[in-house]
Parts: sequence; C-alpha cells; structure tokens
Amino acid sequence: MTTIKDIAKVAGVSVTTVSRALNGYSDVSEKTRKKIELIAKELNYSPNTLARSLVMNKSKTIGLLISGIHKGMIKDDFMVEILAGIDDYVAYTDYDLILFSTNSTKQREKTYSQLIRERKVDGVILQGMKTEDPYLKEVVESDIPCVLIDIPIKSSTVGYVTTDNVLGAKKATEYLIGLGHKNIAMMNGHNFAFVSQSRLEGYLEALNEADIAVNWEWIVNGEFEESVAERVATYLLTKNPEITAIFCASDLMAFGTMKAAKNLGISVPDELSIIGFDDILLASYVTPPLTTIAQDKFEMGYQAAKLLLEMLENREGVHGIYLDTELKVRESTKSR
Amino acid sequence: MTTIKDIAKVAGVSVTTVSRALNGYSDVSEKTRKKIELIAKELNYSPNTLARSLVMNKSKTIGLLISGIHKGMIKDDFMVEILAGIDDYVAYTDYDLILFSTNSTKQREKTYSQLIRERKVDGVILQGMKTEDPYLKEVVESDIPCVLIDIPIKSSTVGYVTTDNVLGAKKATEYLIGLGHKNIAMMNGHNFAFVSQSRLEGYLEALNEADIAVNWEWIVNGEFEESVAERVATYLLTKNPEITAIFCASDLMAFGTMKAAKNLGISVPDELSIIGFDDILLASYVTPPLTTIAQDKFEMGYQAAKLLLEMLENREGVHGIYLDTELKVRESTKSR
DNA sequence: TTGAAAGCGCTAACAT
DNA sequence: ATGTTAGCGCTTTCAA
Repeated sequence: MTTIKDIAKVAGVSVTTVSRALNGYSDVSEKTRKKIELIAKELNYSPNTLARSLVMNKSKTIGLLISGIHKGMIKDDFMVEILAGIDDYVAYTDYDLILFSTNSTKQREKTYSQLIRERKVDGVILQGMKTEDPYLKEVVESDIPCVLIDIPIKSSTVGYVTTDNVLGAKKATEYLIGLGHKNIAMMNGHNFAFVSQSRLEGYLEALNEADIAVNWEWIVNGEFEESVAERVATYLLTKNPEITAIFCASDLMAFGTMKAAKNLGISVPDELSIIGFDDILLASYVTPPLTTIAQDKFEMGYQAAKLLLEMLENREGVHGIYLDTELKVRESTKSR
Repeated sequence: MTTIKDIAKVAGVSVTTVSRALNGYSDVSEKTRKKIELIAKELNYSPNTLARSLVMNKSKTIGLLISGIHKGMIKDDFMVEILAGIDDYVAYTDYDLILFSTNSTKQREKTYSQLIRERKVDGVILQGMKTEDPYLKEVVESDIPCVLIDIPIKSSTVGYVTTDNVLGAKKATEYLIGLGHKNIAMMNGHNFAFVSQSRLEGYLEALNEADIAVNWEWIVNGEFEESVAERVATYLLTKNPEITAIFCASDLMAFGTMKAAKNLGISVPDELSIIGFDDILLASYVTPPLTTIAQDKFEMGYQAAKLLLEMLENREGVHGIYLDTELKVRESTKSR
C-alpha cells in the first residue's frame, strides 16, 4: 500500500509537500503539484483515512443507530425508507455511514455511546428508541452531535426530525368524524413513544372540537405490533360493539385490527371503518386497501442527514423539523 | 477524551502497561491490572479504534457494497433481508458494518476499491452487481477478502453465497409441467446476471426432461423490473396466445406480468398460470397471491457474513455456498 | 512484571 | 514554495 512517504521519495520532496499538494493547498508550485499527482496516480495511491482521522480528530463518518434492523424491517418499511433518505443525502458528501444496529435481543456488552466514541463517528442519527431508553439519555447528554428521529429533544448538539403527528392524527380522526362516525376508538402504540403521545393528542383534539365525548376505555395500546393489536382489538370490539371506527397509530396495527374484525365477522368498512398511520407499502395491497395518514419517511431520513451535516459543519440550521402528512383515502373507511 | 496516557499518569505506570492490562495480556500483575481497570472505568475511557486500527493494520470493519439502496429496496425486500442476515451474524462479533451504497445515478468520483482502501475495511460483501461491472473486477482482483452475493467466483480471497438457481428454476418449471402445461414461457432478468443464466438453465433442463420443445421466442427479458416486464409480457402474450404459463425469474417481474395479463383480459390463473422467484413479502399480498420459488434471503446474508469472517480470521470454510429453495404454492397457478 | 522507544500514515505549526 | 519536527493514540519489539 503506497503512502505519501513513498510518493515523497519518488518525487524527491518532503511528505509535507505531498500532503499539501494532494489536499489542494495553494502554497505549492503548480509544477510539483502536477508531478506529485502523477506519481500518486502511477503508484495507485489512496490516502489512509484512519491516519488522517486520527490527526484531524474527525472521521467523516456518521453513525446510524437503528433499532430492530431485522424484526420490523421487512413488513414495516419505515426504517428502510429512512435509511434510503439518509443515504440519498450522504451519498453526495464525503461522509460514510456506519451501522450500529441495536438489536435488543443481543446482549451488547458495550453501550451505544461507547461504540460511538470508539469508532469516533462525527455525529449520529438515532431511530426507533423508546423515550425511556437509558442509552438515549447517554447519547443525548454526550457532546457528540446527533439528530433524533421522532423524539423532539433540542439542544446545541441535538436536533430532531419528526412528523407533525398531532396534526396527522387529527386529520385521521376528523376524516372519520366527517364520515359520520361518533364512536371512534383509538389503537395507540405504547406510552414510551413520543409519537404515541402526539397522536393521542391529535385524536383528542379532533374529538373535542367536534364535541364528541372521549371514552377512555376505547383508547388502547397495541405496542405497534400487528399481533398485539389483533388481540387487543378483538377484546375491544367484543366488549364494545357500538364502536364504528378505529384510528390506528400505525398501519401494522391497523392490519392486526382488520384481522380481528375479520375473525369476529365484522365487515370492514361496512360495519367498521379503520384508518392507519404511516402508509407503508403493504397498506395499498391488503384487502381492503387501507385508508391511512402517510408520512414522508424518505424525507425524514433525508432531512435528518442534512440537519446532522449542517450541525457538523457549524452551519446554522433548524434543529427541529416537522414534516407534513397526507391523508390517503382507500377502502377501509366508509361513511356511516 | 481520556487516553491510555491519562490512565498511565493517574496509575503511575507506563502506557505500555496500561495497554497490556486493558487488552488482557498475562504479563501484568493482577494488582496493577485491577488498578488500571478501575481507573479506566472512573475516567470513562474508551479506546480509540482509529489509533488501534492504524497500528494494527486492521480496522474490524466490514464494508457493505450494495447497489440500489433506494430504488428497489422498498418493494423488493431482497436487499433488506440480506442486510438483516448480515447484521444478525455481525452483531455477535466485534466487527462493525460500513455502508457503501453504489447509487448508480450519482457520479462517485471514487471507485469502490478506492473507498474500500481508504476506509481500510478488512473485508467486503458485494451485492447487486452486474457481472460486467468494471468495479466487480477491480474488487475481486484486489487482495481484499470479499464475498459475493449471487456471483459464483471463487479464489483465495473471494467467496460467494447464492441460491441454487438452476434447481429452483427447474422446480418451478416442473411444477408448471406437472400441472399439465406445455406452452410455458419464461420471463428472465437480463444477460448480465448469473442468476439469470442459471434460472434459464433450470427452465431448459425441466423442459428437456419432459420432452417439451423449447420455443426460444417465448424466452424474454424483463430486466428484473416490474414495468419492463409488464411491457414485454404484453407483447409476448399478444403475439403468442397459446402460452398457458409463464415462469418469471423474479416476483417483481411476475407482478408486471400479472398486470399485463389483466390489461389484456387474460385471467390468472384460469387462462394463464404465473410463477415467480424470490418470495418477496408482497408475493402473498397481491391478487391473486403469487405462487413462487422462495429463496432464503436472510440466510444468504447470514452465511455471507459468516463466510467473510471465517476468511478474515483464516479459519477454513467453504468458499462457495448454495442455498436451497422452496416452492410456495399459492393461487396464481392452476392445473390445465 | 514493567518501561522506553519506535512507528503506523497522516497533518500542522513553525521555520527557512 | 518547501522542509523539519512534533504529535494524534495506540501497539509492539526490545531491554531491564
């Protein structure tokens, strides 16, 4: 492997000159620069980023801390789209991505922040962490720049990008109300997700503004999992046959709810309207196609990467980004 | 950021001793080791892997060269599952993953092998490269260990994992034949994929063994893309109404073919049987659910990672791995 | 059992 | 415009 030392030797100059020439500094004569560049090419030289990072104290890598790289990823394309968005932005920079998958099942003896510090990433993007995750605190409190997906924490080194979940949930609920529904249940995720809190808020707002009394027994948690949602929905629908519509805080949970309805012989959308949240790929393929609130996941990733790099280069940027949602009307909802 | 120097100072020993103690060498007294470990913890020390990598000349990172991180990834979960499989294996090692997405649209001024050399990855996994990709050659000819997904090249530094595509395609075709079909077309990918060659081979084998004459006009290329497949299938089916079954070399192309049939008013599976290859998630959600040959994509990723690490640690392993397929009978095929 | 010293490949003052 | 020197944080001979 050629080093600048080799080049220096061949060119008959010092390593400093080589370094300067190759890095485009102005204080090197055009002649020597040309010579050095030529030799570098001939020797098939590539710089050793390790050495460079060590001395410059920045690695030009950004860490991606993602949870559940395997479990959810297949059916729920949320993570994949985020990743695609991040990649799309990062591809045009000189940063590379290093993946830290926080597989909860595996007993990593090292904490995330240890990993991050060891690998000397310049910044990190966090996705899929629960609000009470001890590591979240650890990372946020460290001085390493990070941007959080769907967790609105802001500081000089922390930014976030998320969807306007309150408004999104409100839109969903209002749509149901507009359809003539009054007995609208909500299948939420769990209490350790900011998005759940926000979506609940939107749901409540919509009900309040329409002067519909809130029935707290109709607000349940499906843990963002299809199977849990199915179980919970089965119970909910059996106990409360008067429910005519359900707003689900994720498409996957909407699928579970649809299954529950099917098993109970409740027809969707004739007897029960179901609306989801996310607009994952499958949403338009299930039967009936799912009406849902679409979030722009790709854009979330893109904006997250953009924000992080802005922070890294000390360019001022907005540290808190809210993305819009869009109602996708399909066939799982019907006017009453 | 604490370094071993800081620890050494506090402990009143040399950096050498600290290094040895922390790395579990035996030639350090239990007493000093304990002391050093304690101090390290108190000072919240993490080793700088950059420095370590530089001197040890290995980085404990493996590069993931994947193509089309955004385009295909959403609908076609192939890449995602591979990634999940890789991650699943790597998670239990002390290696980390660094992502090089070879977005064809972007004009990377650097070649893959440059990226790889600069980042000093210890090994690399390649996915989604066409056989004639100049970079493939470049990487394979370099001395850096790599394992290829779906490209059977073997050398001392190159291994591969792939599906038994010949057998898989044969199974598919035989199933169609067993159903009573004789006029069986094939929608292949393109000529620059080994898998296409193998799947064609399997198709031909099955026909030959059943004494069915091959009609070369019925063998077309859909470029592994849904839209292309739709166009090609439309033409094929219009020209050759006698075709009663089509074996598609990917599920996505099978979807395109289904669309073509639908537009032409050809009912699947009543008038036309369609069988796919891959078994992507969507396969069981489309209407009618797609009969297909399933590959174990997760396992491919897992085995690829396993093989690469075996190569890196000089453990002997099989450099060429073939995985089995499984026929998933659903509702897009019917006996004639 | 421990330490001194060299060096991995690079950049960055500070000369000249 | 170019070179000398020091040093990033670590591992590893070689001595003691």
